[in-house]
Amino acid sequence: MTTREAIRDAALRCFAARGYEATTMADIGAAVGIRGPSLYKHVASKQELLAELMVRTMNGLITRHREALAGTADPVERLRRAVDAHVRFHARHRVEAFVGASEMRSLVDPHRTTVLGMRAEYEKLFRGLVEDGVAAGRFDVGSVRLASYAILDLGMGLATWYREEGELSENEVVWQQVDFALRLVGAE
Amino acid sequence: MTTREAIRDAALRCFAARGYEATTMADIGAAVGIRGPSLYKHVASKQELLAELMVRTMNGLITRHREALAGTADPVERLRRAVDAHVRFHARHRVEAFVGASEMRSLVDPHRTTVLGMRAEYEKLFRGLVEDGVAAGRFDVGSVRLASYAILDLGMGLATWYREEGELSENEVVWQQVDFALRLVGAE
DNA sequence: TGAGTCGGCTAATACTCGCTAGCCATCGGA
DNA sequence: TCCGATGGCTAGCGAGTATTAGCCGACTCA
Repeated sequence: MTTREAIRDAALRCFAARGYEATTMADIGAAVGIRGPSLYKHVASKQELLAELMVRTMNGLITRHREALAGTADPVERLRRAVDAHVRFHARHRVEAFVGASEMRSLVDPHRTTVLGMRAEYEKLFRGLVEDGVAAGRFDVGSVRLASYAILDLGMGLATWYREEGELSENEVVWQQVDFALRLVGAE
Repeated sequence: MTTREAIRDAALRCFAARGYEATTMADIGAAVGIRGPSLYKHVASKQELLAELMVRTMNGLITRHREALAGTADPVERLRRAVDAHVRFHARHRVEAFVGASEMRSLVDPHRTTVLGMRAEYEKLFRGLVEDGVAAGRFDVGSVRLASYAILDLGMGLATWYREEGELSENEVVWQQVDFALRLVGAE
């Protein structure tokens, strides 16, 4: 692991634990064993660290989504796979997801606009999946928008309460949430 | 409205918009038309403001929950009413809910322990409702814990995306989410 | 009228933080 | 062996922060 990667990881943990504003460059430095000012040999600024973390997280999420859907046409199966990827990503990257959700406020332009755009795009992808299912007569929902928000919220909630060491395995949580999502849209 | 109430409201709006750490006492003062130091004639500290906001929010949530359940024995109807109260509270107090969810990190003891306890209590109430429904054979869920987290997350998500001026009325959103929750636990 | 309280103000205290400057040890390659 | 790059370090700048001290006008009430 390069020093730069170690710094990114340390920043992620600090931002998650204390928040972006409350985290000092000295904190991040201490987490990788160097002094605060030495960080500037590797990164341009604290803000750049946050931006990189958030863009990476959204990229990862969207990439997993695309991979999960590749080559599947059935609306129910597509939603199943999308929710699986969504929930699994939030289970495996809960710290990233937590920072992504809670530190939007601290992200300033131009990266702010970029990340907001990526989030909007991701939401639209889910809305499309629900719409397709409704159009095919496989789902039954009152509001497509509310249903897709609900599904997204299900997964994002993991960032708060999921723990790897918990009593439920990753697969148990993922499959259970996939089931919730399919029930929610009244699949079949 | 007393000055103290105006200050609490202003602090709430500032914390929601900029976050606790990024909000200065001067910001809060400006929002009520006085200077930062003058706030200390009405409140003890910035931390006390945050604590009061968070405790009030949790108190409100738990109170609405109790009121909603009073005098109802049927498990399905109890969950329906609890989710209605939960979602309605998050719709009507989305700013409070947003701060409550995102500023836990900035809350320090002793208030931190108090609020965490209240949250745990609230979660337990929902877990109990789901358990009762399962015990009565009215619900069908793989994991009581996951189902109650899912229901709670549904409502908390509103804090992020709900807007009073949106195309959907409060009742439409609430009823839709109640329906989602009941589907989720496989009611009937 | 005069004492006391209320609630504003400015000035100042005692930090803290992001970031820059500039120094120096180490080390790979010519 | 020397040279330049790399990546640490300390010192310090400039800006900003919560909070306190202490002043003063306005209002209440005896």
